[in-house]
Amino acid sequence: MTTSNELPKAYEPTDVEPRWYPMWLEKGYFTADPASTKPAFCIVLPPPNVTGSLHLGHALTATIQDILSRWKRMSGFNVLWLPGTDHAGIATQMVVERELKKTEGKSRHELGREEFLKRVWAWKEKYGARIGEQHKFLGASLDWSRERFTMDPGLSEAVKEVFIRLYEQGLLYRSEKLINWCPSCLTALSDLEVEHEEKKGSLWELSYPVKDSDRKLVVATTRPETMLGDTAVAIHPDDKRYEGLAGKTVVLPLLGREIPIIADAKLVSMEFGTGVVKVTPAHDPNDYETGLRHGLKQITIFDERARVNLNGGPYAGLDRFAARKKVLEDLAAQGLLVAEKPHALAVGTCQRCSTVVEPRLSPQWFVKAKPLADKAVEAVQAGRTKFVPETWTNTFYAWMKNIHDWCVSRQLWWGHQIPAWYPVDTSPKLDDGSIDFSKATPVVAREKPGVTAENPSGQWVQDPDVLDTWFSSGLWPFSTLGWPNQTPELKAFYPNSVMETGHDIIFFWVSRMMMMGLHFMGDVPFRTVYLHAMVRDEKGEKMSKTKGNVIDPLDIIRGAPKEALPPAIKNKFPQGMPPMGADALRFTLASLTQQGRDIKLSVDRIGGYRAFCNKIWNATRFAQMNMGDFEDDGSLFVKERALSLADRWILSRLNRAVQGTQASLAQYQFAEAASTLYQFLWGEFCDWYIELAKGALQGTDEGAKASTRATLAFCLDRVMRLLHPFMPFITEEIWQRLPIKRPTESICIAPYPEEDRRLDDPSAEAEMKPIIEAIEGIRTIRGESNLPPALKVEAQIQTASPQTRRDLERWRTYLMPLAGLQVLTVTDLGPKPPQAAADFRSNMEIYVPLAGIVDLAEERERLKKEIGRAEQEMAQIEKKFENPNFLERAPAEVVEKDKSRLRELEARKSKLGDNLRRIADGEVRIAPPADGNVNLENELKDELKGVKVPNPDSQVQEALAKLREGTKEGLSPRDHYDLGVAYMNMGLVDDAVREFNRAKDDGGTTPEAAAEAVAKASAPEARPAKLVLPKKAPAPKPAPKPAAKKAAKKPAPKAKKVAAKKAAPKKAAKKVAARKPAKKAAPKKAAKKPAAKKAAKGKKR
RNA sequence: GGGCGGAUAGCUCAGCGGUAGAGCGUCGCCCUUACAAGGCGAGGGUCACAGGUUCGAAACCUGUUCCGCCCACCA
Repeated sequence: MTTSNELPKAYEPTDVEPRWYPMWLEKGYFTADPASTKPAFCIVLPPPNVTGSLHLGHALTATIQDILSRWKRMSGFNVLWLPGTDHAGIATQMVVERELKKTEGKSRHELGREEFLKRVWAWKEKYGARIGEQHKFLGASLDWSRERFTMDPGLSEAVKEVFIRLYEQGLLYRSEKLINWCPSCLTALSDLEVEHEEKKGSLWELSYPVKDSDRKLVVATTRPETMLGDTAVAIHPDDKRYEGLAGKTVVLPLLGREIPIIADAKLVSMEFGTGVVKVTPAHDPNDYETGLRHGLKQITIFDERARVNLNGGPYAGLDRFAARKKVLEDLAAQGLLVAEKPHALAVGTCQRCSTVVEPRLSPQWFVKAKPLADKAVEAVQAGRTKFVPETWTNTFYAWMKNIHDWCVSRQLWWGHQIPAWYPVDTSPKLDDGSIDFSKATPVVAREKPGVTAENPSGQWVQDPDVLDTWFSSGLWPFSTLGWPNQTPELKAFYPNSVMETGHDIIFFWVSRMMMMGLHFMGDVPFRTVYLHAMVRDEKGEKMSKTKGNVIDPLDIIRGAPKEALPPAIKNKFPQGMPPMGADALRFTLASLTQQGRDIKLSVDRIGGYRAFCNKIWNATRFAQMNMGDFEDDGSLFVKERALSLADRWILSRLNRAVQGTQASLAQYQFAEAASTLYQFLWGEFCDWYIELAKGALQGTDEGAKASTRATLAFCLDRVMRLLHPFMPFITEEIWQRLPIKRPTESICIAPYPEEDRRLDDPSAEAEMKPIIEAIEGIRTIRGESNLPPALKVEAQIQTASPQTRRDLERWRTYLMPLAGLQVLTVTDLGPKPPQAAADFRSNMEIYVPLAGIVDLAEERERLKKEIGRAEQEMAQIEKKFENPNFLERAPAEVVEKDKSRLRELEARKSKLGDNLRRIADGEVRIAPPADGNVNLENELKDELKGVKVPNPDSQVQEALAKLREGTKEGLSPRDHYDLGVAYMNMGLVDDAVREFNRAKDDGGTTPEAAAEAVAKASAPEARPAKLVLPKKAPAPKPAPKPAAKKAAKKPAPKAKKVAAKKAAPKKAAKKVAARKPAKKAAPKKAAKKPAAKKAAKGKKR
């Protein structure tokens, strides 16, 4: 597994990712052991439709569940993540039917049930494997040895058992009721399978003559054609307009039937329409109920395809919409169409085929949902199952508390056929001699019954209907574990630990699992339901085939040519989709999973995390290139290894990252965990630690080298493990290559990092702070002045804090390379360098002399801007202080915090102002000695106590090195002077100046002599010539096209550039730049005065 | 009709009582031997609107406007 050869420079997911899954499988890491003594953790994969293909929503499901599974597995759990597929009754049947029509031009009826089912099975065999493949590409750590399919023999057994037990318990029954019927799919649908679409329609007013009277009742209806099935008209009992009409009859137009006028307060609202409602019990749910209340006849006027039947008299044979047109025409001709008003209404459509659903009276099987739902609600209320995010709890309650009986029979062929049998001998027959299922009485049984008294021939016909596909899905948490058999798996893994799925199927699936699980297992099916958001495209639109924005996860993982991409995103990728890798896709999905918010997936974002992979890869490359003969002896803690500050710091930060990741995962905060890891790896490990480590790795101190190598290896080991659940492939690849002692042969089963107190190091973090701040301060100055990175400059840091001075001195080896310094001077507060750019952070004053390097005008502008900012913030705080209530009522620490912040700002502002003046005037000001302030003397004496005197010249470097490492070797005051001279001779100006100052402070020389020496050392002539570089001229402004710009940049040799800088006129540009901030500054100053405050208010920054 | 989310930088989103944040994109300087899929720096915000609570509101409350989703048998 381990390959010692060097890593390629760029990370190629397609080279790395395919290597690992087969190995993981072969080793059986994902195979759960029901006999294990470890604590169990179980998730069952929401089974995708067997003939489907995974989309990004599935990828999100797989990612989250894999993160949980891998995390738990590494944390010592016996993990079962169980894969499977759903037969998806109606969806699959339709797919195969469509295919059959296309390829053979046949309908399923022409083929016959048996032959058709063979085709579906063949289809399933052919395409079912694709889902497995996609999951493997995603890295999903599923236990394939336990893969299930809802129509496996075992699961079918469970379905049958459940059906029969429910029937026996009176919780399942057969009845003729008004159900949702799809006239195109020719099957019943449950309420949930009907989608409501707001459509523009009309409200027609039809006139019905009252029998034996001149009066006419005007009814309002959105479906005039159903008048053919009217069996009453209804008015409100309190409606004065129609007083006395109840009990009379009207003559139904067109058909001439006489129907009663009834009074019904429930059906009729006086305010709506005309206050008169036509009642069609066989074709409208409200009318159906009304009909039951009043004992009305139910006249069915449509056949199964929603064509008018013989009850429709002259309209028989017409489609429902044609019938509507004709009915309206005929009514209009008779003057009975009173009005047509526009009216918006919600039309129920078939979830599968979008055909308008027709309410239809038909015998179906129903599950009595209420008793089951009540138990489920109780369980959630008792906290036995928790919803995450919590907000879904109420959604769940709302639906469960108002649940209707569940129509579970479907007039389909693909699915679990209902275990009910009709006696051939005694069942009523249709004209063609077949059994009339609508009138016959079935026997529910596990197997076909034999000869009975009622059916002496022993011939039985099974109910041709199949069960709703969600019926079997509802059993998934236990049917997959072997129920009704009492298997070890069932014992070990029920209840499941977590159910993780999209919130769109909370009713379809989650609630059914809750009901079935509680009823048949006596316990909730899972302890936690984590409901993730929906994945949408970049515009926030639902992914759908018709919109052409469905992306195959494999196309992102492996890349895809332009032609293969969906139309909606094709044009974004003229070169096709580059391979992003599963790790990048997974990390993106995890990063965007914010609880309760839909995910708008942008491909750019994936690219960003692909870059992150590359970053990790190259950090590893760096480590590998610098490991030398490092061998992990596990001594990071065992021996007293002398860790450097950077080592201690990064280990402390690592521990924070471990804590953060663990905490976030425990709360299902995947985005937060991902962000913690990203920030640590890139923002701390790569940006700071690796940079800081370079010194030690390239130096000659073998001890420092060893500790740095050990720290590098340690961090990479831990952070790869930490990251593994999110990015399984790259972490395995890197982990295998690290020169560490691996506790396991794969990272999949390596222990997940846990908080380690020994790594916490607050003092290291505190010590690093000024170093980082100083580097950032100098970088800011450099950036603002556009100094090229290669140009080394000098910097002076002044601080009143002896501690900070010590730290900065001690770690100047960190500071100098990272800040691009040639010279660094650290002193107490004192004379400020003239003509220097400045930055003030915490307790530090950072100066970078820029005279002769750049034009200082820009620096002046920057200072003004900074002053403006400080003033603005000060104004805000001052305003608070003007409010007496604030001082009285706000907590003391808040007030104190603001006060100290204000002091800070004031100091900052005055320092900025001072420096601005120095630059503006070219004035060299010697700051007066800080009265009674700390001086270096005792500090130095302390530090240099008993120091042995080295002689200048050759020994200076060595002595210096020791000094910097804090070695307690002494120098006498006079030696400092000598050292200073030596430094000067060597051209180390800052060191010379410092030594002269120390000599003076310690009485090693007279102040006059020291001052002279300092002046000499600081003189421009003493500076190394290469420091002096003319400021680069601003680039010619009419910007060329980016490509041209870049090309033009490259060949320009340095000398030429410099010459150009000199020649270019820059004054004009500068002036323009100078004006802008000046304008800004003016109102800010005014803002300090109370009167002007209001005007300035509102704008915060 | 009922319910649930959302509205914060150009984009995607964190923050959920005490100095407005990140990533991407933009701009500037750089191919500095881990990484140009990169480094360093900068700019960018009446936190949808209006009230209220509070010493203090992006955050809490009320209302409004948009956007999204779910549920619903008002003809």
